[in-house]
Amino acid sequence: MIDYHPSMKTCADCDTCLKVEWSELDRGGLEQLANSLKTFYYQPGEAIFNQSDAPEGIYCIGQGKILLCQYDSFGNEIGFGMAYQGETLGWRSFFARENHTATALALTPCRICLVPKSTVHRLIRGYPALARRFLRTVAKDRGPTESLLLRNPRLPARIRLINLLLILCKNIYVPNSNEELRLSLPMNRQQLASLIGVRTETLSRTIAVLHKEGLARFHNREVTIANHDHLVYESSRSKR
Amino acid sequence: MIDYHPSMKTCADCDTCLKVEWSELDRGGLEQLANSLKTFYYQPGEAIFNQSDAPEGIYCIGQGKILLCQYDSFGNEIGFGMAYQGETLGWRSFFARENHTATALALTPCRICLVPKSTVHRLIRGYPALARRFLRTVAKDRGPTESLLLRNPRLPARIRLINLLLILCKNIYVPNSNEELRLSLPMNRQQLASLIGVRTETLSRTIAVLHKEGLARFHNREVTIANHDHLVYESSRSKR
DNA sequence: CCAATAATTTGATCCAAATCAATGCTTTTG
DNA sequence: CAAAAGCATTGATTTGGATCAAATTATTGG
Repeated sequence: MIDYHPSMKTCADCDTCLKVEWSELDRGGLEQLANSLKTFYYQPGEAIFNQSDAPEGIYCIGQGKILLCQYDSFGNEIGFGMAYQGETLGWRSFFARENHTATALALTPCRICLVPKSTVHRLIRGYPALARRFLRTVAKDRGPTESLLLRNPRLPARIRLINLLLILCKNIYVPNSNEELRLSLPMNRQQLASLIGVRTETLSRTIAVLHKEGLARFHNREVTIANHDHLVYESSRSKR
Repeated sequence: MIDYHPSMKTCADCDTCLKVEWSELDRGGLEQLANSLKTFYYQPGEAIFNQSDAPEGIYCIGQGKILLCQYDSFGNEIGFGMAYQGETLGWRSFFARENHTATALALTPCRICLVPKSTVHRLIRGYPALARRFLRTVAKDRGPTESLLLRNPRLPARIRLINLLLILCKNIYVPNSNEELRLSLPMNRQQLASLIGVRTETLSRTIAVLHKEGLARFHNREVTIANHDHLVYESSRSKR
């Protein structure tokens, strides 16, 4: 259920959004942005947008973690990426002028601002630097690269899980790689399994393997990584 | 080996390039383009650019077919996409301001124009419409979507091969879906296998299966597809 | 055109992950 | 707070694709 808070209509309250692509705007542009923004709140499991929906604009994640997924013909959820606080969302289908090819699911409670498409169009035309900045965002998208690490059928499930852990680690600050690392998984086993393209049973067994090897200890949604470098090393020496 | 032909320095000789993103330019912009263009010819197997190279600019495929691939730590080639005549190449790393994360290999004899980075930068700044057009190109990239069809570990090799054939079909004109379709594969079995993430032996056996089923007949690099709709149907009813 | 070499297919076996089935844990919720 | 429901793990078995080995078919070079 979508909860609309008119009180949160200005970007001044939302420092995150100012740090992303919109930082290319001047005072006038930011005002247009703030005046047209709509802020929504989502609970875990709610969709920000759905596969085959027409894009409504560009979303800006003020708070929360998001899973990008598709549904196959049997209704199975297939995760293929994540998005975090301080990132923009929904630009691919918006700029491609196509309907969404993915669903964006809130994994944690989220605060998300929608910049309506009319505003984005106006700003993109009025501020060439904004277009160039988005060009960089879209080009920098690490989805395709990650997919080779997470969904490559030639890599064993163990390596794919290690790669997923490493990618999730990248999104939390690591003060000292020698000390133990705690990671709070924002998703259930089904979603975790779908990200690396295995069944939940296989994920369970693979988790048990990493546990026995002392590489990572899973307890419910908490993961403790004894040594980050060990994981990196294991990932690199995958068999042909 | 790269063969430089100074005689082919104007875009007037190359109608393809005018049909892509550069069509947003006016006479002045096209002149800048033509004056800085460098045309190169490649033989099958030659690299247009290599993984970890710094981008030199944006490439424009005047003629030929290209394989985008990565090399793993064992030197195995892993194909993950293709590019065709009339498409631009190398924009991802260029706009992301990163070194190339992929290698582009000529599969057929290719004529390719390089627009040097200084020119691209100047044109992108001088022609905001060009930036917006590239934004659309980058966003429209079907790589990530295709990867879910071709490299999804949850799909059996047979379905992945069917999906690859369907994608290759999209790039040739299909006058009548009822009549027999001929497809000339521009690559060897190793490359074909790497695109769907299987070994060549498995590819051979899967080809034999499609043959027995009457879905597709392979003979060397020629494929005959009896009925395109049958392939589409088979692709859609993949098991969970 | 034929030998040499490389690419591809076929055969036999093995193994990682899927599947099917049952049990143990967490959350819900009445 | 306990029963129910959903989620997660473990066990037994099957299977699709990998692997290793050998045969066959293309391609290349003399």
